[in-house]
Amino acid sequence: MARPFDVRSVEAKWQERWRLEGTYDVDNDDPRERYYALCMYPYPSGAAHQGHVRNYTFGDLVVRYQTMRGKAVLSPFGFDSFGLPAENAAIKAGSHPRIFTEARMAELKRSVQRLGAVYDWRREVMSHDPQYMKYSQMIFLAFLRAGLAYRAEAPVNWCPGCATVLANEQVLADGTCERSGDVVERRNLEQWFFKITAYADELLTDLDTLEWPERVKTMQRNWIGRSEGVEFDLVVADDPSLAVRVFTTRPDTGFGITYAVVAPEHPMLDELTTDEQRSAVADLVARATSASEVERTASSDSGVGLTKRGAFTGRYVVNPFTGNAVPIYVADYVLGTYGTGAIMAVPGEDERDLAFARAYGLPVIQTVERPEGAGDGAYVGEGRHVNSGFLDGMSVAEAKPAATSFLTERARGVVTVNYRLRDWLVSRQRFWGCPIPVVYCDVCGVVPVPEEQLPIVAPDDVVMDRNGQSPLATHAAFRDTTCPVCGGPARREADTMDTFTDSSWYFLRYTDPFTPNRPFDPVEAAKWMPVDQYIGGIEHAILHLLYARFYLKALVDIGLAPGLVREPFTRLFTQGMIRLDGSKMSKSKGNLIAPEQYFDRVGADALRVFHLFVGPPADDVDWTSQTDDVIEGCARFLDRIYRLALDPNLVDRPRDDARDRPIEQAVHRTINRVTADLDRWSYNTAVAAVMELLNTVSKWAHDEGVDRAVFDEAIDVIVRVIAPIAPHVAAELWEIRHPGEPSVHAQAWPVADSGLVLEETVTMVVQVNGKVRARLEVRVDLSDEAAIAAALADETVREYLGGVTPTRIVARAPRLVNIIP
RNA sequence: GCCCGGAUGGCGGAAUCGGCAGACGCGGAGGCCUCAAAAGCCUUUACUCGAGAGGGUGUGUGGGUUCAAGUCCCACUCCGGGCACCA
Repeated sequence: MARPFDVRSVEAKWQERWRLEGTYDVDNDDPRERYYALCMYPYPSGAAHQGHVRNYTFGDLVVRYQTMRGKAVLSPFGFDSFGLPAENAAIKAGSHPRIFTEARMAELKRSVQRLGAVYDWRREVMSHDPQYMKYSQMIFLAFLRAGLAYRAEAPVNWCPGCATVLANEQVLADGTCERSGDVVERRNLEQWFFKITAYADELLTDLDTLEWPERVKTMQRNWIGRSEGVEFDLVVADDPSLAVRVFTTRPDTGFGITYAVVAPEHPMLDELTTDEQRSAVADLVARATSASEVERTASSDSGVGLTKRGAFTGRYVVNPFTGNAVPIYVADYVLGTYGTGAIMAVPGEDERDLAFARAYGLPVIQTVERPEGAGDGAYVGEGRHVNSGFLDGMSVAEAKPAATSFLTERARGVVTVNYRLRDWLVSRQRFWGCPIPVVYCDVCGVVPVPEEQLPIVAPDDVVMDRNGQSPLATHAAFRDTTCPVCGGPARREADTMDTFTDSSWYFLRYTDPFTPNRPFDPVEAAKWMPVDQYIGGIEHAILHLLYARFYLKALVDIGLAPGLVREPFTRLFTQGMIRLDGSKMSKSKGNLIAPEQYFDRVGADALRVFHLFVGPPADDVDWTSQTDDVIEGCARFLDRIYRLALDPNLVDRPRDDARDRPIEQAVHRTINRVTADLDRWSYNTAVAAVMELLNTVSKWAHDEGVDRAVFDEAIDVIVRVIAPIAPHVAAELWEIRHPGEPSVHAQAWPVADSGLVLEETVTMVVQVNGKVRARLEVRVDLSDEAAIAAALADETVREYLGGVTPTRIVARAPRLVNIIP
């Protein structure tokens, strides 16, 4: 395509100017109303792909738009620069992850600058920066002091093929290693945890205060998984001094208990097992723990439908409701880590119990009456209780409290809330992450590294691979140290922190990146927090967003952020993914549509317009063979603006209300449409509205000639409203048309003249029996009566009525009249 | 299995409160300009019957509510995503 201006040089010129002038630098004492706009900080994977472009186009639009609305907008950028891909790449190439990471950061930075996205680069942060590490480690130590960080034994993922421990993210859904394809095993190791479960309830209830996509909130609610129920004792039949404590959310079904189950990890299992059953139980436990884990979760009919395995322990407990003795089983479908690690089994009203009962020939008792056609599966719905003694006839809602009080009085029952959420395992047996700042002393035990010794930075000459333990543990000079307390020999913690810890507080550092000796100044942070608009991918719906919420609450509570809000992100927007011909993006396919070539061919502005215009921002984008045509259409749109704005062939003429007022009205109505659309994240319709206005103004200018004042106003409005959308073209046109004036990006967002927005006449639709038969131009203040009169007077309408007197007329003046014959 | 989304022309999509379905763009067709092409500009473009005027049909399927349904209600089909033994 022949363009009316040199896109590459114009874009380069403005990018250079924004960068050199620090146009979007913002100070903490800026008197304007504040706005914090943030895109999730990226893992540096190299040059930007279209997903990045989409993300930063939305973010940049928000930044520029809110700036024009008169706000001081904080727009920072940084990198989530620790992580596995760089480490793996370095292992493969025999290099250092820092080299990879920093090269890729430079590439990505270049891409976002070529996109024309603007940031306050002075505030840039990187997780692998020793300064940033220092603060990450200070936060860890603060958590440790507050009891929010603790050590416990936990199963980790061990890949026999790679001879190393894997992060959870490296284990595929089928239980194999993403690199070698080997089946991952479970090994128990001492690990560090953050006590996120202490905040389970607040994390759940505060979701209600957030303007987030309902989908994301639902995912978090499910992940936290709050269940209210009762914990009570099932007393062992032949030994009343022993009892198995169980948790249930359905105490009302207690008359239907036909057996009990303990998890393979249950501490009382040994005690509960009789000698005759010992070997059967041992077999089951062996299968349920290590290797069988994969077998269990990888089976095609996963979930509730999984094959359940169990063994009889040889002993019985007493059902407190009936006094009957029921057998105790050990089974793999009961988890040691949830509730009490033991359950009462009610196969009549629980699917999993029913599947197990059927497999092992255990009795099934129904305790809730089923509606017609409920089938012979477990019934979990509402109904009257039956076979349930004193609960008979009650609904589920009535029976629950009744059964609960019974258990409270007779079986040491306690009302309990359980969460599915587990504490956050933060240890990683990896090199390219932030070292956990503690040492182990034979005399003093676990000793935190004194803050003045931070940051603990890993040495560069570490062998990163295939030794089966944390790379840092093999580096003697790093490992061997002295105890800060007693001065005796000690060894450093060799594990690094999960990289999600880095991304859990970076948005706080952005608010105050210059402060030394502490992660941030709470007073400065409070000036910007919370983030007004957070933008990122749906893939972070749970982990990152949950961890960051936890971090802020914890930081406030332990005194690092006194007085700060407890929720970091007020509004969240999750953009759709880019799909290539219907399939998910892969790296090689992604290269085919690399943004760089679009910057070269059509320019950043055209690509930005495309991403905004192609569909609702939250929807996925299908990148197809037609996409390049659409992108060229977007370039054409910008070219048409450019040509019209500077058209030397327009014919000037004096003002003529009949011809010019409709143009002014269109201009001002468009201001309102675009503003409303930008405010509600309807970017595709905002662009469409500007296209429509351009079509209107262009036709008017070419067909009717122009009144210069009307024309100039129309063009200036178009240029200003596209400033956040296509910032280079807008800046260029503004400069040409207003030499010497401040840039379009420093101009105020246009405000519509209400007198020009109001419509004087509208098209009224006249329906006969619900079908449109006539359209009449009428005044907006037309009364219903006048509308009916006008409708009935219309020639076409009379023909359709054929002289019949209408039985009913519905009038909604001035838009519609419907006549029913 | 459970929980969320979604389904509108050849394609991406619009219709903000139950009131003109298909804005805007891509693609297609025809034309202007040109020696010719590219670029640009103009017209047209849901389907269908009809020479035309004009008529009929139409928002995944089947019902319903309403003067009026893409929009609300019930049942279902298909597609996408999330969670998956959490008692």
